[in-house]
Amino acid sequence: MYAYCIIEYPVKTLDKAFTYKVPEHLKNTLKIGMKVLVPFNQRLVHGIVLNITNSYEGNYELKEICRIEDEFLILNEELLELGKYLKETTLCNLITAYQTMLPSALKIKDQKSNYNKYLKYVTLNKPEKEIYEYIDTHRGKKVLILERLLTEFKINKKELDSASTRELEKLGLIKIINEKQYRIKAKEIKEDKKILNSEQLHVFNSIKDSLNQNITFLLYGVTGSGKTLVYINLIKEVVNNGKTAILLVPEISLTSQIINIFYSYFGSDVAILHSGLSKGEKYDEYLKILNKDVHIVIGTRSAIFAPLENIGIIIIDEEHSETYKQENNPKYQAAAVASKRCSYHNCPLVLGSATPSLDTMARASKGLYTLLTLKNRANNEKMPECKIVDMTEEIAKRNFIISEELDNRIKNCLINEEQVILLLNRRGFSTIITCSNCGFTYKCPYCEVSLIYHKSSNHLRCHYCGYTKIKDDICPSCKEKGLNYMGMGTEKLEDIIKEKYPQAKIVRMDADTTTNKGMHEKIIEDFQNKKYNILIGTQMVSKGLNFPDCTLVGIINADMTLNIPDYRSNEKTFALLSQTAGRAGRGSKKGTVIIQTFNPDNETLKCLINHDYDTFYKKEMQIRKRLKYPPYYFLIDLKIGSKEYEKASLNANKIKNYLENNLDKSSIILGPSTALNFKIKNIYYFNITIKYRFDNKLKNTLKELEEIYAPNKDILLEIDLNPL
DNA sequence: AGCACGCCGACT
DNA sequence: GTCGGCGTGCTC
Repeated sequence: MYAYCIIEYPVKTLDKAFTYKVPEHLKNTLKIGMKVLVPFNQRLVHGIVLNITNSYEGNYELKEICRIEDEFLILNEELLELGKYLKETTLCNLITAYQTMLPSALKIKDQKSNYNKYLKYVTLNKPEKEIYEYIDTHRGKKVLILERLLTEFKINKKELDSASTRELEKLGLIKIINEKQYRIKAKEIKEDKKILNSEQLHVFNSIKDSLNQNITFLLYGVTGSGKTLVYINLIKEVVNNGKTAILLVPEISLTSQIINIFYSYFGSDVAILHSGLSKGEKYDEYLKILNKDVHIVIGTRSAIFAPLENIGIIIIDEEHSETYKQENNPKYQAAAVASKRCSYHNCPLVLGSATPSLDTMARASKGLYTLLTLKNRANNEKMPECKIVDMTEEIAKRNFIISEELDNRIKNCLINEEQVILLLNRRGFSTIITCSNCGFTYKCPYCEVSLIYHKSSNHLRCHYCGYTKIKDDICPSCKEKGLNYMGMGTEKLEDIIKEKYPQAKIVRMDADTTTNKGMHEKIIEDFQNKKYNILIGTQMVSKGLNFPDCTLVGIINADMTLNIPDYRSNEKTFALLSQTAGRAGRGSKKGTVIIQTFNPDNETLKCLINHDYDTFYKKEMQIRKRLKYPPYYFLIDLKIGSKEYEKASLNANKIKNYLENNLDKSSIILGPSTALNFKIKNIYYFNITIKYRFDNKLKNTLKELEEIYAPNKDILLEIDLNPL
C-alpha cells in the first residue's frame, strides 16, 4: 500500500506528490485527505495524503509514513478537489491552497497540538455503599462534597474546594472527567419571527423552487428591502430538508448584527467563522462543522471553505464587496469558489446586493444568472430623499467643509432629537492632486483614471499605462493656484463639528477608534441607544446597520472615491454612497441625504440621487465597453519586484516582450508602469496589465513565466488572475 | 524550505 | 593544519 503526499513547504519545486510506503499498523486507519508526518530529506515534515494505491511503479527507494497527525481531520474528496481548483485558478502551490482552507489551529505548521478546551467535572468513583461508609466515619468539607455528589451526580470542579477534591481523588472516591467544551455558546432561539411580505415571498418562492438545481441568482434588493429575512427563510427551508448552508458576509462589523439574528432563529445550529475570533474559537467552530453539530455556517471570505457536507445553498450577502477577494496568495474570489462548490452539490448560489457589481449584473442581463428584484423597502419605509450640493458655490460663500444646506439640516435634526451620520470619504488619501478652488483633478487621457502624484519627481503618472506629465503650477481648469493634496482626516472633521455644534454629542468611528476588539460594536450600540447625536466615520459607517432615528446622512466629500485611480471608481462610489444613503430613514420618519461635491454634474452622482441603478449600469457599461474594461474584457495583473530598480525595470520589460511574443494578438498588454505603491520595504515594483477576451495561450504562458522566475531570488513575480 | 556536501579563506 | 563562510543540489 502506497500513499501519495504533498508536503508542507510552499515552494514551486516541491509542489508535487511524493510517494511513501504505508506501514502495516496504519493500513486500516490511513485515509485520503489525512494529515501525516513523513521523513523527507533527513528530517520529518508534515504532509497531506492525496491518494492511496496498491502498487507503485518507479525506481525510488520509498520511505514509510511515520504517523497520522490528526485522525479526526480529513479533507474530504470535495475539498481536495477544491484545492486543485484553487491552484489552477490562482496559480498558487497546492499546499498553499489546502493551508488557506484550514483554520490556523489546524494549519500544518502550527506547533501547538491541542486546542481543545475542557471543562472539569467531578463524579463519584466508588459504589454508593463505600461512599456512605466514608461519610459515616468522617466529617468536614470532604463529606459535604460527597453528600452533594450523591444527589447531583456531577459537579463543575470550579465550584468545589480544590484541596478537598484533590484528597478525595487520591482516596479514589471521586474522579475528575474532562468534557469537551465549545468556546462560543449559541444564544437561545427567540420566538419573535417576522413574516415575508409579498415581494419577499415571491423571491423566496422562486429560489425555493430551484433548491435542487445549480442556478446562480442575483438578488438585487434596495437598501432596507429585507434581504436578510429572505436568506433566513431559504436557509430554514434547506435545513428542514436535511441539508446545510453557508452565508458569507463582507466583514466582522456586519457579522455581529447578522449573527445575533441567526442565533435567534437557529440557536445552536449555527457556526461562525471570521477574523475577529481567537485561534481557539475558530478551531471550535471548525470542529462543530466537522462533527456535524451544525447545519449553518456564517462567516467572512474564508468561510467558503467550511467542511460542510451536503450543502443545499450558498448565499453571498453584499456581493459587490471587495472583501470577497483575497489580496494575498492565493488570490481567490470567494464567489468563484462558491460557484464551484454549488456545482459540486448541485445547489443554488444566491448573490445579494443593493448595488450589484457590474460583472454580476452583466451576467444576469446575459441570462447566465437569474435576476430577482426587491424594489421596495420593507415595512413601507420610503427611500431617502437625496440632494446634491455644489461645493464650488459653497466655497465662494466661504463654507469650506459643511455647506449651508447640510448645516441647516444638522441643526434641525439636533432640535428634533434625530440622529445624523456624516461620511468622510478618505480613500486614496494624499496621492491625488485636486484643485481646492474648482475641484479639478488630473485624469489619464487614455485610461480615464486619476493620475497619481509622485512628489520626488513632481510628476503625475497613470498607474495603468504609465502615461506621465509634469504637475502644473496653476490649475488648467480655473487658472488659479489651487492644486494641492486632497484630504482631511476624520479627527479634524470631528474637531470642526464639535466647534460648530457644541451642544451635540459626537462619536467618531474609524480605524483609530476601533482598534480594540469590540469597540466597533460598542460605538454602534451606543449610537443605536441614542447616546450620541452625530456619528462621523469612514466607509465603516456605510454597512447594513439599522438606526431608526437616523434621518440625515451627510456625505462630506463625494468626490474622493470618484477620483481614485481605478476603472471601478464610479462603481465603488455608487455602491459606497448608496449604502451610506441607505442608513437614512430606516424608521417611521423620512430620511434625507446631502451629497457635497465639486462635480455636481457627475453622471454617477445623478443616478445616485434618483436611486437609479439601472441608468448607472447602462452608462457605466458603455464606458467599460469603449475603454475595454471588465466585464467586456478580462484583466490580469503582473507585479514585478526587485531590490534594484534597474533589475526590476529590465525584467518587467523582458516579461512584456515575452507576453507580446506568446499571447494571442487580440490581447492587450499595458505597461510596464511603476506600481501604485512603487517602493515597498525597499523593493521596487512594476506593473503589467493584460486585457483579454479569449486567449487559450494565456494560462500556459503565465505558467511558463512562473517557472522561469521561480528559481530567481532577485526578482519577485506575482500574478493576479482575478484582480480588482 | 532546509539540510548535506563541497570548496576556499582566517584562526586556535 | 582545522573551523566555518555560503554556493549547489536534492528531497519520495
